[in-house]
Amino acid sequence: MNETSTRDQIVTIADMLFYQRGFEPTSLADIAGAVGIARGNLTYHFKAKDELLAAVIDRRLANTAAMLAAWEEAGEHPTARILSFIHILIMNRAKIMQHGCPVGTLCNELAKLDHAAQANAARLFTLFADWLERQFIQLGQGGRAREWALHLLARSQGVATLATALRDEGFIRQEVALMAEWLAGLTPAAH
Amino acid sequence: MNETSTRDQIVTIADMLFYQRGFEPTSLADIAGAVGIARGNLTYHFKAKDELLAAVIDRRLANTAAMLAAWEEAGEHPTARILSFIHILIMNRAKIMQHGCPVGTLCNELAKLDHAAQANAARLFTLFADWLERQFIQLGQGGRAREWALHLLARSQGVATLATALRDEGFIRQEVALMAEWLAGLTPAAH
DNA sequence: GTCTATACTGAGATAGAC
DNA sequence: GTCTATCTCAGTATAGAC
Repeated sequence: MNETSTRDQIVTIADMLFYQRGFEPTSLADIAGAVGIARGNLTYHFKAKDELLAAVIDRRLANTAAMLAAWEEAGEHPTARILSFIHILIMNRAKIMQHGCPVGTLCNELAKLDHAAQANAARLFTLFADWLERQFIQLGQGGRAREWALHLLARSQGVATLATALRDEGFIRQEVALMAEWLAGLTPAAH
Repeated sequence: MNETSTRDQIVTIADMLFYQRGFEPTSLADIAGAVGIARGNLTYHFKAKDELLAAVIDRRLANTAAMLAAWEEAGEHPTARILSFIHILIMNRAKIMQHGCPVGTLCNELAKLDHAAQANAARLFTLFADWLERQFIQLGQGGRAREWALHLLARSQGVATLATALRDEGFIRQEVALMAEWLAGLTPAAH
C-alpha cells in the first residue's frame, strides 16, 4: 500500500543522479545507496541499467507532457505561455549552472555513447518543439511556427550550455531578456 | 627525429576519442589501442588520465587561439570574420550531428563530473567570446559587444545541441541563415 | 520483495624487464 | 622509450537465503 513504491523511489533517485552526474558515471551502487536499499534489490526491479534509464526517460516524458498540458489548459495568451517556457531558465538557473539542461545534456551523452535510448530521449525535445509550434501558430505565425519553435528551443539550450560553462547568472537574465524582446517583436500588438 | 612523437600521437587520438565518446567512457586501453602502443607506454607519457585530459585541453586552446588569430590576420571585414565563426556549424555539421560541439559537450561533461579541469575547458569558450567581442567592437557595437559575443556563442551552442539530438541538417542551415540575418541587421550598411 | 554473497569483467595505476 | 605482468578497485550481473 506504499504509494511511493520502491520502484518509484529508484526511478526518482536515478533521475536525479543521471541529471547531476550523468548516466555513465552514475553506478547502480550509487543509486541503491541513495535510495537506501541493497544492490540486489535494485536488480530485482530493473534487470539492467538500460532498463532503468528507459524508465527515467519515460517518466521525464510523462512529466514534461503533463507540465506542457497544464500550461496550455491555463488558458493564457500564447505569448504568456511561451514566456513560461523561456522563464524555465530563470527558475532553474541554479541547477542549470551546476548541471546544465536535463534534456540537452542527456541527449548529448547518449549520442556520444551511441546508446539505443538516444531516440527516445530526443522525444523530450520534440515534445517541447510541438508544444511551442502550437503556440506560435496561435500567434498567427503559422508559416514559420516550426522554425520559431526550434529556434527558441535552440536558444534556450545554448544559454544553458554557456551558463554551465561560465557560471554566469547575469548572462542567463540577459539572454532571457533578449528572447522576450524577440518574442514581443513577433507578437501582434495586443493593445 | 620523429616529429609526430608518440606523445603527440597520444594527445591527438585522445582528443578525438574524448570528443567522439566522451572523457569518462573512453578508457586508457581504448586510447593505447588506437595509437598502437601498449598501455604501459601510455602511462610513461601521462601518469594519470587527468594529465592526458589537461594536455588535450591545452592543445585545443592552442589550436583555437591559432585559428582565431589566423582569421583576424586575414584582414577581412569583421562581418566576414564573424560569418567564418557562424559557418563552423556548416563545415562541421556531420561531426556535430554525431557528437555535438567539442567545446560544449566537454564543458558539460566536466561540469557534471565536478572535474578540476572544468575551468580550463571553459577557457575555450572565453577564447571565442573575447575574439567575437573584438569583432563586434570593430563593427561599432562597442556598447553591447560582449553581450553580442555571448549571444552568438550561445546560439551556435544551441544549434549544435539540437542538431545532435534531432539529427537534422536542414535545421542547422536554417539557424545559420537566421544568424547571418541577425548579423546583417547589426552591420552598418556598407554599400 | 528484500537481502547477502559472489562471479566476472574492465577500469586505472604500478613495477620492472628489455 | 616501450613493453609485459600484475595489483587493486569499482562496475554490472547473478544466485540464492530469508
